[in-house]
Formats: sequence, C-alpha cells, structure tokens
Amino acid sequence: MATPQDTTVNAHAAAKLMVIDGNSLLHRAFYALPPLSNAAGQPTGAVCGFLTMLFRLLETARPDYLAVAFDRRAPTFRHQAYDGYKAHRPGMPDDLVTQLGLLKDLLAALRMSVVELDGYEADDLLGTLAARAERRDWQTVLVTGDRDALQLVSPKTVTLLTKKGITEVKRYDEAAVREEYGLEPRQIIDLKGLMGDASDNIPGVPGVGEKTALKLVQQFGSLEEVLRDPGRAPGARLQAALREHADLAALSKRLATIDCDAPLGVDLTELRLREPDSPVVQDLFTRMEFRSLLRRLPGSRESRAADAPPVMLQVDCTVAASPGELRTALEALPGRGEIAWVLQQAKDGSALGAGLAVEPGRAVDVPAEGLLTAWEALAGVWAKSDLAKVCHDAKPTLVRLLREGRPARGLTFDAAVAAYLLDSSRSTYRLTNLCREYGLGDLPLPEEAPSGYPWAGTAAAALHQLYPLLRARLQSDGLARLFDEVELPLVEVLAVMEHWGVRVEREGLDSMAQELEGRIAALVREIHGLAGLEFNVSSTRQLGEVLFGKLGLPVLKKTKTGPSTDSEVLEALAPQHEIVDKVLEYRTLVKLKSTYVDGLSGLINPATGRVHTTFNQTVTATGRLSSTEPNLQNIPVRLEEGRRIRKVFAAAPGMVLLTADYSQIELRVLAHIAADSNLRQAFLDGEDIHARTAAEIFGLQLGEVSRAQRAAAKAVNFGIVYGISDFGLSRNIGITRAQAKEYIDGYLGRYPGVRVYMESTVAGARSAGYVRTLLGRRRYLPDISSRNRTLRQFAERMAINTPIQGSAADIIKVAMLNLHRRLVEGGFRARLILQVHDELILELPPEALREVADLVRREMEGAVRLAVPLVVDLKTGPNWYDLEPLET
DNA sequence: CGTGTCGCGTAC
DNA sequence: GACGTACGCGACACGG
Repeated sequence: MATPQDTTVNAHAAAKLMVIDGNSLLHRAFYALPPLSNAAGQPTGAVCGFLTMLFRLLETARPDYLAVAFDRRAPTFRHQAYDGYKAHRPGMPDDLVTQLGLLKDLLAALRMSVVELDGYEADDLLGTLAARAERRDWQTVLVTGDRDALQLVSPKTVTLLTKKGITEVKRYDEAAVREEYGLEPRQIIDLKGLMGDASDNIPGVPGVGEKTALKLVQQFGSLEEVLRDPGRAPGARLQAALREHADLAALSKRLATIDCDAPLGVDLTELRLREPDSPVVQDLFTRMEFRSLLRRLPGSRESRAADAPPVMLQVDCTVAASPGELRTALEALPGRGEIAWVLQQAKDGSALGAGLAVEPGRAVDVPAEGLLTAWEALAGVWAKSDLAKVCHDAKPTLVRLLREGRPARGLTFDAAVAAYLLDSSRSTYRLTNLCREYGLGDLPLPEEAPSGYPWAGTAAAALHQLYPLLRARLQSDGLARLFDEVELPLVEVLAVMEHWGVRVEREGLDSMAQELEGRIAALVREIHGLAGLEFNVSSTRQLGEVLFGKLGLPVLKKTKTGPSTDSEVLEALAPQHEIVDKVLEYRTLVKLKSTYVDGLSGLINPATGRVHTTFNQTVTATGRLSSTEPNLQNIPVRLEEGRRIRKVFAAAPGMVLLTADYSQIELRVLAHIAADSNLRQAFLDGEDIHARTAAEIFGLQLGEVSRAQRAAAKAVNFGIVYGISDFGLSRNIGITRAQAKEYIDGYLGRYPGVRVYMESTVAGARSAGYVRTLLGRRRYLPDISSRNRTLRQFAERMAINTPIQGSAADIIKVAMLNLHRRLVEGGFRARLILQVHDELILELPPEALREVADLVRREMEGAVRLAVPLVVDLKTGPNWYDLEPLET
C-alpha cells in the first residue's frame, strides 16, 4: 500500500519561540472582560480570558518554546533615570493582584515557563529572549498589548499586538511596521523619544505629537539626527521646542528603549513546551470552574476530540504482506548507515508488528501476520553492527533477540531514553506524544490505530525524523555524554540482566504460603473474637469502624477519607487493647503473603524456574532505575519475618550469589558535592559515620556516644539527604520539634558546607529552574518559584535531594557498565542479575568468586573519583538470605 | 466486568 | 500541610 507523501513532516524547520507579556495580557483581559468569579468567590475572569487567548495562540502559532514574562516590582532603571516614570500609574486593583498569583500557579501546573527579573519589566525580557533566539536563528513571536514592542520586530521576530480587548491580534512583521508607520522597527524608539507616551509617562518633546514626530523621523532617520540639526525642522516654533527640550527627548528615547541584554539566568532550551501536570491542572481548572478551558487543554484528549479529527501521520509505507515482498524490501536495505526500528508489542509481550525506515519518507511495515515468516530476516538487521539502529524503547527488542540467541548489535539511539534525559518528570515518553510535541504530526497510539493502519512502519518513519531533533537537544542541553556513555549503553546491560533473571524456588514459596495462610486464618479468628463481630480486617474502613466505633479507641490521625489505621497509629494504640497487636501482625503477614509470596509465585517462568523483572530506565525523576513485575527492589530485609523471603532467591545449582553494597553512598556523595571538610574527613578517616555525626551533634567523644544517640544521628543523616524539616525529624524519632530543631542546627553548625550546599542548591534551582547531578543529569523543578508555600517547599527538598540521590544513581550505572564489560571481556560465567539502587547482585560459579569479587570491588569503588573514597561491602552465599561477608 | 483512586507497607 | 525515590496489594467507587 502506498499512501501520498505526508506534508505535516518538516523535521528541519527552525525552532519557534513565543514570549508573552504576562502583565500586559492579564491587564487587557481584566479590563476587557466582565468581572467573573467562581463559586468560592475567587475572581477568575482575567485569568480565564488570558488562558483562552494563550491556548488560541498556541494552537495557531504552534511554538516549540514558550515563556510568559512578568514585571518585577522593584525600582527599575527607568525610575532611577526619571522619577516621574510611570509614577502616576495606579496600583493594581485587588481583584487583579489575586488573579496574577492564580495565573502563575496555573502556568506552573501547565509547566509553562514564567520569566521574571528584579528591576526589569516584561518588555525587557521579551527583547532579551528575542535577541537570544535570533542568535540561534530561531523564529520568535512576541505577544503584548504594548506597541513599544514593535521596536523588536526583525526578520526573525514578529510581534502580535492585541486589539479590541484581547480577542484579536494584529501581526506585525517588518513589512507591516513599515506600512503602518513608514518606519523601520528600530525607529519606533526615535518616534517615542519625540512624541512621548502618556501611558508610560514618557514626556517626549512638549508640543510634538504623533504626526509631527512621524514626519521628523521619516525626514531625519533618527532622533539624534533631529537634535544635531534642529534648524532643518519645519517651523520656528518646532525648532525652538527641539532645541529647548533636547535633553528631555534624549531621555525619552532612552526610557522607550527596550533592554535586549537583561541578565536573565534562563537558557532558551529550558523554555521548551512540556506536557502539563494534568492532575494539578484539572484540579485547578475544575476549582476555577474553567469548564470550556478544561476541554481545550493543549494536548489533552478532549482538545483533540473537540477539534477537527486528528490528522494521522501518513508516509509512503510499503506493507510487506508476503515473504517475497519483505525479502525484496529488506534486500534493498543498506548494510551500513542508519535505520529506524520499531517493534510493536502487546502488553503480554507478543509482537504485533514491525517497522523499518531508512529515510523519513520510505518505510516498511510488517503486520502481525507477516512476522512469523519475516522475523528471521528482520532480526538479521541486528546482526549488522555497522547498520546503526535508531529505536524507541529498544530494550524489549534486545531481550527478545537475546532469548532467541541472536546477536543484537549496533544500537545507537533510543528516543524514549533521550526524552527521559531531557525531562525526567514526564508521565509518558510514548512515541505518539513525542511526535506531536516535536511537530511531526499525529501518530495514533498503537492501540487506537484503525485496523489496517501500518502503525509500526509509520512509527519508524516518524522516529527517523524525530531522532535528530532529540539528539540536537541532548547536545544543546549538555546531556549528550550522559546519553552516549551511560544511558544508551546501559540499555543493553539491563536487557541482559532481564533476560538472565533470577532463580526463585517455588517449593520455598509454596511452603511459606501454606504457613502464612494458617497463621493469618488463626489471627482473623482471634481478631473477630476480640471484636465481637466478623469483618474484613483488610478493609481500613471496616477496621476503623471496629477500632474507633465499637471499641471506642481514640482517633489519633485522619486520612482524607476517615480515621487512619496505619502502623504508626496502631502501635500507639496497642497498649489500649489486645486486638491492636493482632491487627498489626495480620497486616505484616498479609503483606508478605499477597505481595511477596503469591505475587512472586505467579511470575516464575515455569520452564526455567526464574523470574524476569523489568528494569525501567525512564520512570524516576532522579535517575534511579525502577523494577516491576515483580519489583525486586523492595524485597523485605529490615524485619526478620519478611527477610526470610530472601531465602527463595537462590543461585542456580552449581552457582553462588555475590552481593555488593555501596556503603553510605549518598552521604559520601553529599560530602563530595557539598565540599564539607568535616564530613569529608569523617569518610577519609573511615569512621562509623552515624556515631561520628552523633559525637558532633551532642558534643561528645566518639567513644561516649550511646546507642540511642547514634540512632538519632542516623535519622538526622537521613533527614539531611531528604531535605530535612524539624517537623519531619521530630515525627520520625519521637522527639519534640524544638529538640529536632536543635539537632538540625547542631548538625549544620558542625557541617557548615552542608548548609551552604542546601542554600546554594535551592538558590541555583530557583534561578535555573532545575538541578543537576554529578554527571549532568537534570531535573526540572518549576514549583521552586511557586507562590504556594507547600509546593515551593516540596520543590526545595527535591532540589536538595535530587543531586544526592541522582548522583548515586549515576555512579552505580557507571559501575554496572564497566563491570558488565569486564565480565564479558574476561569471558567470566558471572552475570549481573539485579540492581537495588546501591547494591549489585551477581550469580557466578563459586570457583570464580575470588577473581570476580575483586573485579566488582574495583569497578564499583572506581566508577568515579570523588573527594572521599567509595567503599563496597561484599557478601556471598547460596541465596539472598544466607550471606556471609567476603573478606578482602 | 473493568478502571481509577486510596490507604497502606515494602525497599533504598 | 508535615524529610527524598519508587511499586503493588486489597478495598472501594464508579460506569458499563
């Protein structure tokens, strides 16, 4: 099937930036629209109007980058130059002030960038951003109600001026400015210098109005020329005025000149339009009663349904229905160069289609029916290491190839991983969404594509166009090395780990299930007896009715939906009634049985007796991996009862497990990046870090620290890494807030570098909008500038925690890569099988233990060079429970 | 019957 | 409201 070449695909169009004068538009909306408020009495009219306008602009202009600029109420340089400047402007009405805050919150939820700078007006930020965009050869669209902005028009910059309120705009490019004024855009300031501007309180030359000013600028070219030789101006009275008020005219021109070089600490690439934070937006819009806006949210399902039917991406796509056709298509493939590869899989992992694209317009689609016969030839693509494979979520393909014992060589790009590095806080990296965001057109979701639609082939064609855009952004955002040297090669390591899997002894699980079942049944009988009625102990609601209703126990804490029955509450209530401890034990056992015993049983591959987790590389905001189906990163260890589960994770017959834990990696990372000499010295001295911290906080010698003091200090250390508050620490270790505050102050007094780290990291995040890790991984924190205190503080804690947690993640990823390479190169039968954030688990023949253990230690401790040593603890044994320390 | 949310608990 | 990052369970509500 051949469909017409698509016209929506223009991969190499210049980036487009839109900058909106937020104050100007909100003002216009406020005065243009009737006052409107929601049921709660919050005025909303101006914000509603602003957003209506904004959405319309986004749809029509389709920018890739967006910033909304606001004035910052500080004395501006214009005030310093001329104290009458804008002096007469009345303060904002209260209803407008509240809406300004609301608007900023909504923009944050929409994940649109707000730019502000002390002492600068929105105008200056428009000019500054436009100038920077111009240097990158981008197109810029400025939106404002202020005609001053016409001075910024250039071949690369157009200005949209609102007219008649805000419902319409007029577009000014250079031609339009010439046509309306007979002037070049830059001459607008000369015009203002002469005629002034009543609304901005720019004086101009008394007696000179628009007509005269225009005539003068057209005749002389610039204000300076006019003032150099006023005698050439028509009329003695005008000449006199120009001579008398020359200084005022020059000052007026300066006042009217927009600053295009404001020290704005924002990089253009940070302004990229992103997926809105949907839950927050929906919540806010619902509370504001913006029903029509809710439907029009850019990119929302509703907005597409409400608009014209989606334009589906169509490419010239050969559908290979018969083996012959496919052979012909594949034979035409080059042996080197670049190919986009798409494997469409169902949720159960079965293949639904494959697509290949060598160039944007020419793709091959292999539908499900053809896969069986075509697979051999398709898989052959991965045998050619000189043929670069560009993928989107390559790991499932690699795992499939590994399972089939086929080579998987030449992976050079993964669009999902790239998009994750660009913005780790998105909820989805689906190809469909990326195509839309990068302006390639509408690729349907694979599950929603019409039957007969060559989804995989079309997706491959789109991917072929998408990847240079993503690659360019990785480059410009300083993420290319992290991608090429860490994340991309890690895809293959993870694929091998998933493919290998870990042995789980079914017999062990079965006997645990039986034992737990009996103990749970007995507990249920006891609980029902003590309660005097039968109920579902697992139901928090029914349990609440029994504990707080029938038995009259006090409610100590509430959830959104009723009294809390969590373990903290139950532990506090335990002395008051015999039933409570039984419920706690019931909870423990049910959790173990449902999640770990039964859950795990269902995921054992009956043929191999192993479970194969999925390590997700694009989930966490910090750069950690996550693990699903099953999650092998939260197997119990803390309490003995749960820890016994680990016995079923065993090495295969004739093999042993080797575990390698980084000791205190997060605190070591903190010592490194905070450059705190005291904390560094503690690690250089190889001390017990929690005891050391206790000695510092409590002013003791190391030998004088009690167990309780060490435990408290340990909690403080955790708290520091998490972005501590006195409230959190006090709750955690059961002390008063005042005491917690003393501990924290004591800590920060003894480790001043940590205090500086916290403060400077938060400040840096506020100006940049993001934080980075050791290897340059980035996390955006838009809420760091929120006016909502809770949101802002949350973002501040993320700003503190992310570089620490994320750098630790960077380090173990590097270690995994290097270790994997060593193991392969050395021809060891040792395999990396699991990663648990600061721990690696390997399976290997016991005779290789010594050599592999040395290798593991070397690669983990030497993954990066920090100002403090990295230390790894090694253990070995037949299973994940019975582990013995391995002496060095 | 499925889907989404909540409360809860496990890990680092 | 309330120290960071995840995943998955059962209960429950909702809509077919």
